[in-house]
Amino acid sequence: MNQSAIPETSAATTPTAPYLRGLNDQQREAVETVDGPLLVLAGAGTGKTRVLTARIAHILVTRRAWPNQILAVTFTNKAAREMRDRVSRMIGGAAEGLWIGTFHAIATRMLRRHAEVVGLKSNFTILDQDDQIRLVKQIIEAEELDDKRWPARAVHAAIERFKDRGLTPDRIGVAEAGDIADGRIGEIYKLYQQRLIILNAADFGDLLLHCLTVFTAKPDVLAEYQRQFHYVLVDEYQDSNVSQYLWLRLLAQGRNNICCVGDDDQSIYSWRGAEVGNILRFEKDFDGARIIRLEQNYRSTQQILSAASHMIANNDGRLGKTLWTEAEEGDPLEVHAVWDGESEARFVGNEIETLQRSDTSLNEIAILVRASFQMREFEERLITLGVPYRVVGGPRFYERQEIRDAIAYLRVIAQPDDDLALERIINTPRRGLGAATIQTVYRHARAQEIPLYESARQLIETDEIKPQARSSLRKLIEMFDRWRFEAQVTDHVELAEAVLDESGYTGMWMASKAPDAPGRLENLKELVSALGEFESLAGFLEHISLVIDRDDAAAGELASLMTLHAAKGLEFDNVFLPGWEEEVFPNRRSVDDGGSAALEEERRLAYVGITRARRRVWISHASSRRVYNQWLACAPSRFIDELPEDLVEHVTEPGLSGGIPEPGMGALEVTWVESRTGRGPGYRRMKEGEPSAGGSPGGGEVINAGVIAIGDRVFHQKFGYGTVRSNDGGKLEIEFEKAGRKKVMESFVAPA
DNA sequence: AATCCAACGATTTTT
DNA sequence: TCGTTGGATT
Repeated sequence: MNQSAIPETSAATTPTAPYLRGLNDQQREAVETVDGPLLVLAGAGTGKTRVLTARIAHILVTRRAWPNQILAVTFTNKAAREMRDRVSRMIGGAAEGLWIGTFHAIATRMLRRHAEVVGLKSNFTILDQDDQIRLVKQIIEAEELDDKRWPARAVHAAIERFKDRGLTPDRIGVAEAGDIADGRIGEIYKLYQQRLIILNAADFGDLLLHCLTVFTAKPDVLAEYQRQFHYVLVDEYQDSNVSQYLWLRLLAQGRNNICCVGDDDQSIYSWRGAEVGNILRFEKDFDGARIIRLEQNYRSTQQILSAASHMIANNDGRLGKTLWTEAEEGDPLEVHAVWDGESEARFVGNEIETLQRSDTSLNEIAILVRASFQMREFEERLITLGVPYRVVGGPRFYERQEIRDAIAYLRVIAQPDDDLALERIINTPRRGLGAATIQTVYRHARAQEIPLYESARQLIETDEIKPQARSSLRKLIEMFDRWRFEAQVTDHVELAEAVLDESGYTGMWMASKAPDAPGRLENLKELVSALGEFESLAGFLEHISLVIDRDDAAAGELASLMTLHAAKGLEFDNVFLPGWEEEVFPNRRSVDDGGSAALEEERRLAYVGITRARRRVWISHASSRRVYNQWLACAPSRFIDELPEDLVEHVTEPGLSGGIPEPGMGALEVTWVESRTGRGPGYRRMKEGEPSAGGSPGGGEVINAGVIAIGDRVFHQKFGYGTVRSNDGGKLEIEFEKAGRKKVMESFVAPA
């Protein structure tokens, strides 16, 4: 990261290896403590990637191990790539044999070698999320489960969580099952696994779970890996789940040289099965473990760092760190109270324009939201202002419809048993094979216990299917037979082009008038060129679902818009954190079914958000927000209250609680209109503690407290006149004459 | 088989 | 409100 400013201290006395230069004492200790289990607790911005890479370099340079004796696992391909690049830059070239990759990629590599142990062939397909859910859906239908009550997504999620916890179907008892799928989740899970084996396919969880099965069933295989890997390194350990932990522990058991790097305060994926307990329990899990804390932060100003540390201290069950920095004090965090979402977007837009005028690069500006539905307003505003931006995250390349369709064709060629792939494209483009025909093919396949493809092949020799559909199906089967033959003699890139062309798939998009059709054709071209980077079709398919990245190729000056989750690991000079309101952030759904543990995770998310910033942070909260169709009054997030007052500057939009004008006066209306059109006097700043009218914008003080009673006729700036129906501690429910029934905060209405 | 409406539901998503 | 989805309609 940004450690160029670190003074070199220790280098003067002893000759220092280049990869050790510029490391602080703790970092250096973490690099040089290579034997035995080690947990590196690396706070935000403390240079953990640097430590990991230097450690690998150190092991190699000191000849403790050969490259292929080092296993380094990450969660993302990006992190793996970055680690590999940095190691090879440090030592030059020899990064070749290193086992650096994601948990899933490395597990896959192992599993392909021993696939037969779990009943798979080594060319098994890795299904993506979409295929997985479709498969679950088919099982739910076959089992006549109520798919309204138990949607495939939810059932699939439950199965995923079991897999995250290392639980195979036979381990699902009553306690684990609960009432999921009417208590039949164990059965469903089992059927799902059986289907996967028949399809010669695995889902993401299987990659690790099957590995565990292999290790248990074949101790000699495990022993071989244990002998091979002298050193094991793990990035982002706080995000590991139980099955990953079991996998690591087995692999590391041989030499017991395992180094996990992570930060319990940045654990934000528990809902995906990540187990914070893994990092909290490290010392118990690994005998004789050492813990080294990296506490010097090289990223943020003192004020940002202190504010974040102060807030995260509200969490229980932390390992605890004291981050410090030599950086300048910097500016206080700005907390802005705004009227509503639109006004918030306008405010952020204005600030970005101001930053631009002072020559701030757009690349150093990020807007981090809790949930993606918050993005729209910002996008609209940035477009209006003509500020170029990118949305980070979002649908990945291979998740796009056209890419998945194209890959499905290739999958059917490479693996005729891949029912899910055939099903996907059997009538895409339209070739007159409707539901009735497909049903027939299915029924036959089930009855004969054969794959769909084989079923189709048999049926075209019979009169089961109407003549038109039959000839259409015959053509398709013949095409696939031909492509499969050509696959053996022609180059796979050429083959792919021919397939897309001859199947009519490209033609379908060329004929399409949809506005995104040209883009999709572009994507198909990109897919074909990506194919060229692999040796063979099989090689491509083996990796496709694991390593095809999002296309964040977008170069140039762009502001970034993303979720807080997507922001982990990134940093920016200027960070906007909008939507800090109760219900939104902390997110209500999360807290509702996760309780205090979930609240703590939300707080960690807030911590991640603040610590992304190097120089400046703007937090904002709106007083009312339109959620779906209705206006909701919003209280400022409790996380705002948890920021130390002396590090925060509160700024209030005109017309907000800083000074509600006399009831019935036009003043509110005037300032509101001015601020709406953007020509207003600007935002009034008030430092907290300064004498000013009204209460603290962060505190959510109720201005009209006690003044309004049920049955009163009131006036609201946006909704007009109405009658108060109920009052829940300042939250009024009002029957408006024009706008209907709304919930608003008491402070926004005046007696009429 | 395609099209049209009503009903529904709507965090976060490394692989 | 908006986008998706499934049922009913033609």
